[in-house]
Amino acid sequence: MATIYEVSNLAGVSLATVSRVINNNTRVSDKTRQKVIDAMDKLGYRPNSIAQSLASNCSNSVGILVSELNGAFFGQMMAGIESELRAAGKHVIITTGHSDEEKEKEGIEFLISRNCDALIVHVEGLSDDYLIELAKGSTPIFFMSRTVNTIEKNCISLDNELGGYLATKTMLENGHENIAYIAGPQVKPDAKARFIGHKKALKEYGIPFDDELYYEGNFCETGGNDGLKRFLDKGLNFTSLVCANDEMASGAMTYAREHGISLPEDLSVIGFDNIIFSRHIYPKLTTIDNPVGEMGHMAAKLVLKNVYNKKDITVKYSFEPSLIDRDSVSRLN
Amino acid sequence: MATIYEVSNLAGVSLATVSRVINNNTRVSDKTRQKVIDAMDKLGYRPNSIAQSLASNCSNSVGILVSELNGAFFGQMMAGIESELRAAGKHVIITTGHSDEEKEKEGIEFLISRNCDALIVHVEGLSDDYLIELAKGSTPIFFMSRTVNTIEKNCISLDNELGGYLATKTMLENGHENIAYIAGPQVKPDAKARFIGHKKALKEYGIPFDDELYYEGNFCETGGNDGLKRFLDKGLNFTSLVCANDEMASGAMTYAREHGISLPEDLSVIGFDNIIFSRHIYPKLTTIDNPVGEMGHMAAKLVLKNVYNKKDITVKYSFEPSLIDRDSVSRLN
DNA sequence: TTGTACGCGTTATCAC
DNA sequence: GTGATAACGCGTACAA
Repeated sequence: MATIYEVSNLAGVSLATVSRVINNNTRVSDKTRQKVIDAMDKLGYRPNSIAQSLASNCSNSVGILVSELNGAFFGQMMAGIESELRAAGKHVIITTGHSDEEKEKEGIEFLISRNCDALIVHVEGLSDDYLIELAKGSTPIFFMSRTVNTIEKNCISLDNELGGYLATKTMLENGHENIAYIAGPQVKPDAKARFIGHKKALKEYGIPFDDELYYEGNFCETGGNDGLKRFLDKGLNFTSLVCANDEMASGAMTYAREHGISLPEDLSVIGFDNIIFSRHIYPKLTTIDNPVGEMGHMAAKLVLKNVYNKKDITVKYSFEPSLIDRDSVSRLN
Repeated sequence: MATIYEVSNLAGVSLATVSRVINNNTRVSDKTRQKVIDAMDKLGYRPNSIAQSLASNCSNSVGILVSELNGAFFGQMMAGIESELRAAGKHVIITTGHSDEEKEKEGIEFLISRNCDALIVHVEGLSDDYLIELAKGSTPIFFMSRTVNTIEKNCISLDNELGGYLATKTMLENGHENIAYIAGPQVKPDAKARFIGHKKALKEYGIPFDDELYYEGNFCETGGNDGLKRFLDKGLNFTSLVCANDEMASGAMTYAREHGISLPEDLSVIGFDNIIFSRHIYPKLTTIDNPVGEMGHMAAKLVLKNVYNKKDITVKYSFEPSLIDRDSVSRLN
């Protein structure tokens, strides 16, 4: 691979001049510039980005930490981040934390030691205190789907409480009063906020919260399955089911169908996140849209603005969920 | 951030010695080693991976090119690659090609210019000839889900023809003789091979291929939708539908249901790939498993073995699909 | 506008 | 076993 040195030789100019045309910061006469470009072409020269990084102390890479590489939710998030960054000539280094505190910590260490210029992470196991410490470090770090007090400017978040409220309100507006709820793990802030929204809607409509109609699931298909089974086994009376995410809604729907419950006639179901397959399942799932792709874009813009000093970028830290009305909720008369 | 120089100073040894304990290749006396380690601890020293890369001419990163970051198929693939590589202390730089020739080319250029030690790519737009040229370059490159003549050792592939054969054979064994087929874009080698497998199974059972019962889809939900519509509008007689991937199967199933066709009684459907949501849709989709996660692992192992000189790795270039028997195919009497 | 010279933080090749 | 010292390829004051 040709180096800047060989280019300078062939073009008959100095190293510095070649460097100048590569980065075109300083003015170079058109004539010399052309000579350099010709030489670069002839040699098939490509800048060594490693050397550039060392000399400029900027790796042009941003580290991403997600819980899983597969999974529709993270897929949309990564796609949003990558497309925005790629367009700016930056690249992403992606690693996983599997929602586990230790692995998340390790992943972040890994990314920092790789000299990323910034980090965009989605962590679920790490405590707020730890994140605050992290934010004090020399590597700028931004948190997806999370708000941490005192470092709000490093956070991109969804108004999960509003989402939870909207989901349950949808049921209420359709005449449902006996509403079962399958929550996400309450150690996760998202899950907690959604649940709060649920109770808020209930209260607004004057329906008391019934502990019997509550189940804490795991955000996976099995959680929906187990939750509905629990409600059914207890012989409870309910006409609708609100799930804290789409996976659990899908699990519950499968379980319902296997037990002779027709959807949505006998049971209305609503999910949360609007992940890709929610429109594939039957009946098409009514759910709450989580604009995670858009949030990914914004996280990337935040990095562009704060770390790479791009101007003219308007940022936004909080996003709002919205109802996606499909076929899984029926009107009760 | 402390450098190796400060460590050597504090420990009272030379730069070279510090470097030695970092990489522990050469023998260092326990006493000096301890001095160095103490100094590193005290300074909170972390090796600068950029500088290491420049000096050693090895970036410890491998570039990945996938068509999309979202999408279950690529999710599984990336997860397989990343976990294998991460365990070996390597990291992945991921970018996208969107199945477009130009973008794929650009993505690969991007990755190469980032000094990746190797590339693992899943390309659909680039020609075999181009890939052969690429393989001659100085950056080792491996191709996922593709076999290219003369560079078979750079390819990890699935026996798509076998998969296509299995899918159709499943229908035949269940007594179906009028089988409609929705193919993938025939410019894609995978889609082509699956179709060949389909015809092979037909031939084996003495059923002539009927051009009327063939539709070339786009590998997306809409392809399944449009294909089934076409068959139905023509008033054709068929009891089963083989789709070249799960997305199209899902689209077709949705369309069928919307038109009063009960599944699987009136129409049996089989997909291909066994992507996550195939077990979420109703009825649970019978499909052909595409072990893409495993293939990702193997691609990473290939890199580990060939590029990072890890021994004791047994490689395998070709993978076999298998039938996942669920509920979308009914037995015809 | 252009060239010189040094620095970025390591690894690697010699000597000792 | 350990220490100088030269690469690695490029950015950038500073000088010309």
